[in-house]
Amino acid sequence: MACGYEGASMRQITGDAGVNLAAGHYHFGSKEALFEAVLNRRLHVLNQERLRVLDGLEAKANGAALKPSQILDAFFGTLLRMAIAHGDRGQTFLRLIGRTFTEPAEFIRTVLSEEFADVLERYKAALFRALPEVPKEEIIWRFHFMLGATSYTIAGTDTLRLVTDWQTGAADDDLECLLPRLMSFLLGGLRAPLPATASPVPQPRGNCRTRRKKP
Amino acid sequence: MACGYEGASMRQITGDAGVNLAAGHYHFGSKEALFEAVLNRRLHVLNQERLRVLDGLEAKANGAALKPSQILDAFFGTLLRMAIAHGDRGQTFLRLIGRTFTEPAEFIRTVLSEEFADVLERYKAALFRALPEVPKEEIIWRFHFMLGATSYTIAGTDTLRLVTDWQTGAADDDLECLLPRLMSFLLGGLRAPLPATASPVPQPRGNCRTRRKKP
DNA sequence: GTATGATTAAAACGTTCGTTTGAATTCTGG
DNA sequence: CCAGAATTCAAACGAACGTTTTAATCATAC
Repeated sequence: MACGYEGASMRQITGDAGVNLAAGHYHFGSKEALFEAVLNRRLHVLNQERLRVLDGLEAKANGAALKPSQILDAFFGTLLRMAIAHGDRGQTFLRLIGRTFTEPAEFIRTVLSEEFADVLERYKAALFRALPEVPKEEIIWRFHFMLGATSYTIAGTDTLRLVTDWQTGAADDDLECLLPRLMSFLLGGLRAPLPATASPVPQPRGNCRTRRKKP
Repeated sequence: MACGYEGASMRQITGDAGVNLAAGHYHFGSKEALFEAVLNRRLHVLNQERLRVLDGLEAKANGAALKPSQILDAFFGTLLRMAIAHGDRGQTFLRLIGRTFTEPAEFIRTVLSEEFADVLERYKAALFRALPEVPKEEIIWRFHFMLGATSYTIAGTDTLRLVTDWQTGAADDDLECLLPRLMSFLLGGLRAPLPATASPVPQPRGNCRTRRKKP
C-alpha cells in the first residue's frame, strides 16, 4: 500500500485485484495504459461534472460574474462531494488524484495536462471575471496554491499528520469536515490582500522580471 | 530527471554524479541511507534555522504572542530565503523537499516525521498562542493546507503550469516573486473566517465526529 | 620503497521488474 | 454439441534493480 506509480508493481496490483498477472496486460496493454485507464475512469467524469456545474452557475448568473466562492465550490466542492458520494471508493480515488498530481513521471504529467486543459481554462476565465481587480498572474498563482493545498491534503501522505496527535476516526467524518474547512481556507487565500511587491492595478504590464533589482 | 525516489536508480544517480556505482554503497551503505543523508544535509540546518528564528522572535516579543505573519514568515520565509541564498542548488533542494513531502515510501515518511517533530511542535504552539480565538483543530487543518500549498508549489510538478501559458523565465525571479505571493495567500487562508460548521468557540469539546447526522 | 588502510573500478550476485508466450480454459453463437 | 473466439493461466523472457564481491588503484606513514 502507498507506493506511488513506480513503487507499485504489476504483480502487486494484479495480486491484490485477484487476477492473473498477464490479465492486466491482456486487457490494458501496459502498466502505463492501465494507470491511464484507472485515472480516466473517474477523473474524466469529475471534470465533466465540473464543467457542467460551472455551465449551470454561469447560465443562472445571466452574464454577471460569479462569486469566487461559487467558483471554488464548483471546482473543489464537486471533487469532494463526488468522493463522499462514492464512500470508501471515493476516498481511495481522492488519494489517487492527490498523489497523481505530484507524480513526476512524464507520461502522467501529460495525461493530467490533457485531461485538465479544458476545465482549467474555463475556471481560470471564471476567476478572472470574478476578480477583475486582481492581476491575472496573481490569480494563476493563487490557483496553484489552492490546487496544492487540496491535492496535498487529499493525498493523505501528510507529514504533519504523523507528528500531530491526530484524530484517527472514521474517514467519512473527516471528509465531511474537510469541505467547509478547505473552502474557507481557499477563499481566504484567494481573496487575501495583494502582496506589497505586486502591482495592485489590474493587468499590470510588468511582472517580477521587469522589476528586478539593478545589476 | 524528475523521477521520484523509486524511479531514480543508483546507476542513474552515481552516473550523473560522475562516480562509480559501488562508491555510493561504499560511502552511504544503501540507497535509503544515501537519500536520508541528502535530505538531512540541508533539511536539518533549515529546521534548526527555523527554530532559531522562532526563538529570536519570541525573545523579542517578551512573552507576548507573536503575529501570525511573523510565524508564517519564520517558517515558510526561512525556507524560501535559504533556497534563494543557495542559488541553483537552493532551487534544486526546494524541488526535493516539495516532492519528498508527498513521497509515499514508508521510510521517507519516518525520516520526515522525525526531522520535523520538534519544529512543527514549536510552530504549532506559536500559532495556538497567536490565534487564541481559533480552535486548535482548525489551526492544525490550516497548517496542513499551508504545508500543502507550499510543498506543491516548490515541488515544481505543477499540473496547472503545464496547461497555462506560463512564464518560463529565470528561476531566480520566480523564486523572489514567490515569497510575497505565497505569504499573502497563506496569511489570507490562515486568518480566513471560520467555516460555518465549525464551532467558533476556542477549544470546543466536540469535533466533527460528535455532530454526525443521525443513523 | 613498501606495507597498510582507504577508495575506486569492473564484474557479477540474486531478485524483481514489465512484458510476452503458448497452452489451457471459459465463453458464445449457430 | 461444437467450432471459434475470448480470456485465463503458469511459465518464462530480457532488462534493470539494489547490493556485494574481488581486484586494482590511490594515499599515507614508516
